[in-house]
Amino acid sequence: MEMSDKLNALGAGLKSKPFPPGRVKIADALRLLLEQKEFNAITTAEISRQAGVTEALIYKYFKDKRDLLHQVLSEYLEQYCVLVQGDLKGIKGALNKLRKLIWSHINVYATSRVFAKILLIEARSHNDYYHSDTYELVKVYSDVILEILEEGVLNREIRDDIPAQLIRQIILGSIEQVCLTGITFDRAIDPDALTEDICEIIFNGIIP
Amino acid sequence: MEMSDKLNALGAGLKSKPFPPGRVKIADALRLLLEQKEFNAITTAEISRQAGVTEALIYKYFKDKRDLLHQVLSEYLEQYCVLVQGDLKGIKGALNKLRKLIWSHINVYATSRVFAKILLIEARSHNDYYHSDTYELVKVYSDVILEILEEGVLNREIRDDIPAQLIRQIILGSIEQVCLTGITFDRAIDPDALTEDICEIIFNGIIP
DNA sequence: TTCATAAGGTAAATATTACTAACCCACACC
DNA sequence: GGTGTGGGTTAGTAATATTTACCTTATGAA
Repeated sequence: MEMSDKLNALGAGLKSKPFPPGRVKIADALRLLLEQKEFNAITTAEISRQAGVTEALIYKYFKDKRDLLHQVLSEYLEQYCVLVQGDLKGIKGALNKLRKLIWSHINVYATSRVFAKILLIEARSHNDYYHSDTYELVKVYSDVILEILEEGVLNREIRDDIPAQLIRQIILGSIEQVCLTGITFDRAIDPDALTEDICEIIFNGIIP
Repeated sequence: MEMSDKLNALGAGLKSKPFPPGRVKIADALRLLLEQKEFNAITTAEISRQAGVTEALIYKYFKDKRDLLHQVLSEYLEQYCVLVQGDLKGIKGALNKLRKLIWSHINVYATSRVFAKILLIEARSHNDYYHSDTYELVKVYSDVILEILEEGVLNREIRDDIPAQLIRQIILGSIEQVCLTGITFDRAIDPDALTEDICEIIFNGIIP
């Protein structure tokens, strides 16, 4: 399957170089601070204080304050990609894969809210995100969904008269909207219930 | 219909006070600048220069730089609410209303991209948006959708075993995701085609 | 042994930027 | 005829992201 290959390729680059302690401390500090406030309200001074290093060190390891954000997001994404790779293993049928993927997606947002906040709120508000390497990771994940959908069309599990890209957007849009409210209002997110309902609606809409 | 009432109430507050020229110039300036770059990259100096007033005047009329953003958003929202009010007039049936509303929603994003940018990207990235008066407007609009859905449940047009709030989120999520990519990549947005496909999928999912 | 070079980290300065305090002017209205 | 008051400006100020130059240790090649 091409899909697993792609995610595998991602996972491969994971264990390359051990980051220097300062870099780790800075990334940790940002993650911690993001639990309390939004990115723009976090100052470099605060980050360095929390990390126990000097402000200038941030700029040794990161081009920007935003580059720091992107790299932290990147780490989350890589973890999530290997996770999905495992989750999808051994599942037969496009709709079954889709259901599992939707569950995993909602579940990771429910579990790791900082990840969700960065991806859903902070990243998109600056154009350079869409030119970053990090965004390429998202595209790979996004392609995986597309491939599942195309597999479904071939298997006659999914109708072929609506562009797969649009179906993907509707799926992603639904997931993200549902989670976004949970995230911003600090409400619980129930992956099982949400997956159930989302699939119930969308699957009825996309079966032939 | 309660729905029209609510939107009417909004429209009523529209023609209250004529804004002083400086205030208008500042709001215009921000709208113009938002076509070119994102909010955080726009400086108060830039806004005042573009408006032909001094920087301090911004703070006579607006609490914050973000308050300026919220008020500009507010103006867009009010306009959109009266527009929807007209669009929905005389349409019978929940699904028909829903289709029209989806079209109007997509269409306004397609037409006025600055509005879309603010609402979809800039506003959500700061928590105080959710405590602002502007957000109350969004909630009113959001309630209108809910009422249409509930009407549909009563008419047996829409299934009753999935929470209306969730259906609303899926509808809004789909619309926003679809438009968001169009906005961020400056691609064309085709309201007719998108409405057609979105309704085709979601309606199949929500009919009994 | 020695010397270069690089990696990890710091101290101190700087240019921008959002925001404020104090002031000016004109016109309406008792 | 003063007296606000609405619309506007001048001239700051404190924070903040980012830069420049520097220090220290350790590795490794000659």
